[in-house]
Amino acid sequence: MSRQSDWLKARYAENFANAMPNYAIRQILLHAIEVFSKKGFAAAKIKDIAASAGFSQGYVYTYFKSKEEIFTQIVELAADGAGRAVAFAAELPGSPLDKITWLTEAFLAPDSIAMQHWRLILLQSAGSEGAPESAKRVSAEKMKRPFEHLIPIIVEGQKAGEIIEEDPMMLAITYFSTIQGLGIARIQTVGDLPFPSAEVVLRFMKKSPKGDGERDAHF
Amino acid sequence: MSRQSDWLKARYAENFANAMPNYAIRQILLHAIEVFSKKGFAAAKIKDIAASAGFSQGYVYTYFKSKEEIFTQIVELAADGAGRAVAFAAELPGSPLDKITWLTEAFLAPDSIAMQHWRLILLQSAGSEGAPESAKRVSAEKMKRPFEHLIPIIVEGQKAGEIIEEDPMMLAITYFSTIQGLGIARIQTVGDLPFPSAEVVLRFMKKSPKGDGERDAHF
DNA sequence: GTCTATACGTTGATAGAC
DNA sequence: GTCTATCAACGTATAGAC
Repeated sequence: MSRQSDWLKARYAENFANAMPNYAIRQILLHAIEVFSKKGFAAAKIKDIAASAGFSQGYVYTYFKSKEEIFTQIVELAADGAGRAVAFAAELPGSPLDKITWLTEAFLAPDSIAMQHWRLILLQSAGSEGAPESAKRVSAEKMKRPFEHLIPIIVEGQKAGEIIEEDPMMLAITYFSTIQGLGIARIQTVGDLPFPSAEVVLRFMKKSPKGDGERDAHF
Repeated sequence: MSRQSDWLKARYAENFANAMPNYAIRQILLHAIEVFSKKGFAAAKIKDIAASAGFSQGYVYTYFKSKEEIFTQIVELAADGAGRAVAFAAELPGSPLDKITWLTEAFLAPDSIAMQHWRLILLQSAGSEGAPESAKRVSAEKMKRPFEHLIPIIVEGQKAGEIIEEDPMMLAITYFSTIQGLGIARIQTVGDLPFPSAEVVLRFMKKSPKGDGERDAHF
């Protein structure tokens, strides 16, 4: 259903395994990502993470000094992952809009790891959770990457006449905000509410929407 | 700068004062909205709320049985507020797109109470915070209102040829997701990053973007 | 390598003083 | 009407057993 999502997952797992040679550490971090991204820093208990990873509560502290340390590491991993996804999109063949479309589909996939990452990064860089300072710093720093990679694509797209000629930074902010909003809606969505395609999501920055099936636009 | 925002604030304050005759209760709830919407349920401490409202920690329990009760009440207030904002927009004069534009500007105002509400409602309906069940129920129930009011506007807009002919529910979900994403970005934004205008935000559902200054669309 | 037991701090909630 | 003192529950982090 989503080759983008699969690619990201494979890439992510690969990078993850390389960076984290120890099995227990991998397990813990992996499940911590899930728990933290769902509950936020304060609500997530070490016991939850440990249980989810299949360990006892105390065992976690064999490898990690504190809850804060786990969270900060995860945020860093997440920020790197999100940055890499955008960087990869930038180097794909095709038009600028094709690249952004790929990226969008990767983000919007139902089980998207990229999305989980994004949620994590933003959950605390916000301070909108009682997140630790260290995590905020790491995130604020690494958050620049996705923008640095996306903005050139946008500029390219503007030159090619595919994207409207507004401030690229503003467009990038709008893009990531939308992605994030949809990601959050995804979690909330219990059932099977209709979700927008990448095509609809990207209309806000697309220059001339002719050819997408509009009828009697000026009857 | 934003008459929409002012209107909402006035309306909200009015309704709030009517519903909450007691000064201390008003103070506590008012500050609880701020603290909860910034930190989330688990990270927000009763002490924070009390201090912010100018009371001692214990005093809060003169009026409220529990932290959960405060949160649930706030979520209810927030959901009502958001619902009313959309309902009001629905009854404005002007084209459907005018109405949605008004609503969008109200949401996106820098100090928007509507936005604060929205964040609150969604923060927990998600379960994406360790929010209490009671709050989730209330929110899931009241969340329907904004959609019920927005969807007819969208349908109207489609009939008028202003809005693309996609599933109105999907468009509504996309709309609110975008609004929410931008609202979150707002908090994070320390400085003065460029933010999209309502016009840009609504392009994704607007039918024919001719007349918004596009040059050489088909050279 | 993994678990159990426990110490210590924090916080939600109560009771009683002023 | 508001605060201080305090209890009980919980969660983080540690120490030591298997």
